[in-house]
Amino acid sequence: MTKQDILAAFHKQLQAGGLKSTRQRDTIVEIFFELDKHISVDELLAEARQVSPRIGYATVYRTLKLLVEQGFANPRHFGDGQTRYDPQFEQGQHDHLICTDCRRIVEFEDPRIVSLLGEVAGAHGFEVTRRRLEIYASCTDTDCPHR
Amino acid sequence: MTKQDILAAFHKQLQAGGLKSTRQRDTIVEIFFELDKHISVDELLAEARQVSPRIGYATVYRTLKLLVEQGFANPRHFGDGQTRYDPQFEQGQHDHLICTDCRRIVEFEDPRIVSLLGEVAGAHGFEVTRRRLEIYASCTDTDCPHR
DNA sequence: ATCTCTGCAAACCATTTGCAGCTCT
DNA sequence: AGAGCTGCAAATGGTTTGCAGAGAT
Repeated sequence: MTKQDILAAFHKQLQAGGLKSTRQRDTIVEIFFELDKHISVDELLAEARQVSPRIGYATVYRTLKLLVEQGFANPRHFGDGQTRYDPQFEQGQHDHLICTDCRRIVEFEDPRIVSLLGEVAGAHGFEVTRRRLEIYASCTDTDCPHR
Repeated sequence: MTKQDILAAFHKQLQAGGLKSTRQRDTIVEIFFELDKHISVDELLAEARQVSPRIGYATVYRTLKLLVEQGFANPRHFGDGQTRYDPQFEQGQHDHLICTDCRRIVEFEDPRIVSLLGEVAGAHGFEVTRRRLEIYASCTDTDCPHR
């Protein structure tokens, strides 16, 4: 799915729920998928205000809530007190490696994880809906402050 | 490690850091390891007050912070707005299955997960410190409100 | 025209902090 | 005695909500 497809799907979902498309929502959604990173509300608001200076926090929060409900965004807590969101382009989920020293975040995806988790959940009588897997680790970057 | 061992280790760690053992801290720590579940601050405070009615929120928060720093407790966010903590009896980590319908939380441990994650992290140049794995799924309990 | 949205400010709520007095070593 | 700790209440900070006016269908 491209950004355009997502915007269209987002509009469709809004309509299906009797909700409305607005300039602010579109601005926020476009920026969210353009930046495509683990963004905080503050960061997203700052970017959105470069397009529409009068956008407020509430609108960003409300729009992100819609995106999460519709499955286009995932909220994450990486331990720095604020919620971060990352876009969901496809149905496949990715996981995260977070460097405990430099806080760098790396996304990865490995099909073996999906199948192993499905198996483990099944053994406990569960059917997987979604997962949250974060591996906290020290990276080997030469510019990581740890080394 | 038994609860007694942990209390002793906790005292030792306190001493090492020039901190003090107090009745309140002991009360909180004992209850925390006795209940042994994913407890919220409110729940822990309520229990602690049955022993020492004048214990305040701040003391519970401060004690949990100590436990987390010392590796005896892990903070978790399961999506209901508050932080929950679970005790760390051993060095082995467990993971969680959370029913998206009835919110039941099941702990599990599977050595295959540890080795797979170690391998995946290594492939990206990371060395695992700890992980957070939550599988959101629907359970097959007959009393789960979903069915 | 109607019903939803927006922006603002106030409200909320979990968590943290300042302080005076108390407790541990 | 001296340093850290407690309980209280106030402060903080991220997130949510009420409301009057603006915008979408």
